[in-house]
Amino acid sequence: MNEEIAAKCLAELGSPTRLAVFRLLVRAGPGGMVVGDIQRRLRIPASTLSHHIARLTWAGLVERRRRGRSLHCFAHHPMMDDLVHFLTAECCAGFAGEDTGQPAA
Amino acid sequence: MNEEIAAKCLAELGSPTRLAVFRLLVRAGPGGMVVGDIQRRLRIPASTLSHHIARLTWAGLVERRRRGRSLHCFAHHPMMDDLVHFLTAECCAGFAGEDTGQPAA
DNA sequence: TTTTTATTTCGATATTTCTAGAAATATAGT
DNA sequence: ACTATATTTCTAGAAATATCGAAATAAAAA
Repeated sequence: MNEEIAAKCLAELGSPTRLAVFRLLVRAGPGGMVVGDIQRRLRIPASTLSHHIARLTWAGLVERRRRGRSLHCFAHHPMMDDLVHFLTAECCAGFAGEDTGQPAA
Repeated sequence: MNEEIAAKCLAELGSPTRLAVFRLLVRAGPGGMVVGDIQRRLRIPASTLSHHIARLTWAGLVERRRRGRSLHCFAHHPMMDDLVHFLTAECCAGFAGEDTGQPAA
């Protein structure tokens, strides 16, 4: 994870709608969620939702797998873990290689 | 930290320029950095930089304090810590968020 | 008080993003 | 083949954002 990829992920998660979608998928666990279920849950038009899911997928935060007529979506945890690691390691108080006088979390 | 505030922070950090500014400030530590120093470091026009710093400040991620003619900028760590905590607690694999009545996995 | 330095605000343009309806595509069922 | 379901792609207008030069503001120095 470098700054460029981190910025991409942060930007995609920075949309309230997309953050809500991603949280839904995290909560859904390994079973994921079908696009239609997400749509009924969040009450947004299919085309709008498709747009947002496509962006999350493009950023590597979500995976899609077709099963029959439905598309199952999953949170792609490795990417999120890398992002959190990047933020913790390089954007927090206990920044590695810097003595801030504060205890590193 | 709720979803709305998290999305705001994520969106602001999602700009490559702003993420670079924020990382510079984190690295600068408690002494912070003067706007002019950031400008010389990142090589972007003053008005553009001012715009981005204003947005980071608006999101609560950066603090500004005037000292003489210069404005000193600091990373506001509590906000970033809250954001990382939010992501870890509610957007990662080991989700342990609030009870929504839905099975978590 | 005039000048110099530091930064912001204004204004204008270019670009991106959001939103959602309509049409298209993919798959399954009859 | 036809119909129904699930989702995407196309399209376009509205809103937000990025960029940066020029002018304005704030504070110190001369």
